[in-house]
Amino acid sequence: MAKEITPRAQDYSQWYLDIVRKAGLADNSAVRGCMVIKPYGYAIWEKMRDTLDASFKATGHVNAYFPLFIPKSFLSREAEHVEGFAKECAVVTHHRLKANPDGSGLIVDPDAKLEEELIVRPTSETIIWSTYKDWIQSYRDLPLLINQWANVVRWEMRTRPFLRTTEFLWQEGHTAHATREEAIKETQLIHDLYADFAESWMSMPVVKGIKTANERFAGAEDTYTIEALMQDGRSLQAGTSHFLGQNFAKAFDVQFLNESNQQEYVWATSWGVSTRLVGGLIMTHSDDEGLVLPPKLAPLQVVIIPVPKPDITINEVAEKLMKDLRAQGVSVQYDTDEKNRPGFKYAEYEMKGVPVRVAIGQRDLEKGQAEVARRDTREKEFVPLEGLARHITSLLTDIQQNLLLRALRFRQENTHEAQDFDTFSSIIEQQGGFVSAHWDGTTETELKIKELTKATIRCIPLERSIEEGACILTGKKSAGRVLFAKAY
RNA sequence: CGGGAUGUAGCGCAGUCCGGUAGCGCACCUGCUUUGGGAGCAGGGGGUCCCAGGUUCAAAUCCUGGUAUCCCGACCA
Repeated sequence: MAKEITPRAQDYSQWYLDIVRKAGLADNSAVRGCMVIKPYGYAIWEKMRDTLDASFKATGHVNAYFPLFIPKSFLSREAEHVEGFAKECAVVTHHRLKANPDGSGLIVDPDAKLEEELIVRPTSETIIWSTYKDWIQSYRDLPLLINQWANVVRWEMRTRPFLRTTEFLWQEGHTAHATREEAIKETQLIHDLYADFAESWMSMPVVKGIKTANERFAGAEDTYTIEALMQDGRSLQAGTSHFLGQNFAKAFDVQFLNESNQQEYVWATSWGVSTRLVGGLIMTHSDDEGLVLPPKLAPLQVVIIPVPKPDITINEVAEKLMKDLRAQGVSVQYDTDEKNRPGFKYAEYEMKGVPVRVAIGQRDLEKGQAEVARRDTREKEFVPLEGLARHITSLLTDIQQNLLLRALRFRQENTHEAQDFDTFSSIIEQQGGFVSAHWDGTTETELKIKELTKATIRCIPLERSIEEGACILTGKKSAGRVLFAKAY
């Protein structure tokens, strides 16, 4: 059962919050639903950001930056889009404060009311497309492949650090293309890129699929998603890539002259991943000792701890090990702080998820060895000093793989097929996890199932076998199974 | 926005029912002793008890009104 993964899982929510706090990732801010990302938490995000950024650039994208404020009228240009976001927007109505006449602090100056309200961007499609209108004239201006790293604000009713915060950091790519096919190809390219990042860097296996009409991005024709299964059996939408068709081009009148001198609307995509990935990372791998980080994203990969405290000979061995590891591009730190004892440090670095810990004491040196502990399995072994750095670099690779395999195994064990509704709802309720089941393809049925079980269709997997069947709710014809789960 | 709970030291909490010197654990500072898995002892510093008003000789405690946060639900690409 998914929920028994950790002893504290009866209160999974508390377990997660504890890790976020104790590992030094984030604090709650005084401002509702926002958070303060602490340096260590930010370091993880920076590693993700740098990696993704390099991938975007390698595929021809460039970075730009667009305004934080969106005039209210922009938002209403695309009908579905406005409906999707209107309920969660922060709105700027005034541009000035003044002293309260009664002497008690500041009040909003009524004379400074804005002619048109400004919306703090919940996403930037509208402001970007109003800009693209001026940038695109001819087919020679296409494709336009732009990404921006930014913060956005969505005034959700319920927040959770990293997973859903009022303000969050993300990247949003917005591209314009001359043809439908090219735009779809772009959407898929990014979808693949996200999936690869999740698996190769985060060791977080994902299911690639397409959203149903009901779950689709507001204003998109198709939303491609990567869905990851968390340890408590809930699904996390980890990244989406949208094929926007010509919806935004039409709403913002973005046309170009094609090679035969005819006006055409451009084809668009948008795609994004956010600091939510940090939350996914925590919930995929962590255990009751704290954070567990895949080596590729760990701000610190190896820590060396002198036991019980530094001395000349231990320092010498540690310095050499650091030099060897750094030569291999491994980040390593030697903790010579004498205020804390080794046991304290062990617990501390485990809480922070440092993948490998090396302990060196006189007893070890006499035997020409060091104690090497891996965070993922918490196993310890003695390794000869000769070749220690090589051992550690291969151990890091091993941990990276092991985490992915472990998460994959977990997902396999928590993915079930259901043939009928009773089985379906009992799995959803009692075990959680993914449930693969037949669905008749209608939004009505999807909503009904959600109402009855709280499970939603996470995606229509791209890789699914063609298998005719009967919808678990209505018994109507189904072309294939879709993936259900409770979601974050 | 509905239901429930909570705001007391940096963090976690007791004290509130039954009004009477502001407490505990962790963290922090000083000293000594320790040191192979979160050290021990002794001493010390730190508080608008969420805010405003009311009752009272006296309010963390009682009353009224605000406000913030958390949990459950609703909401959420």
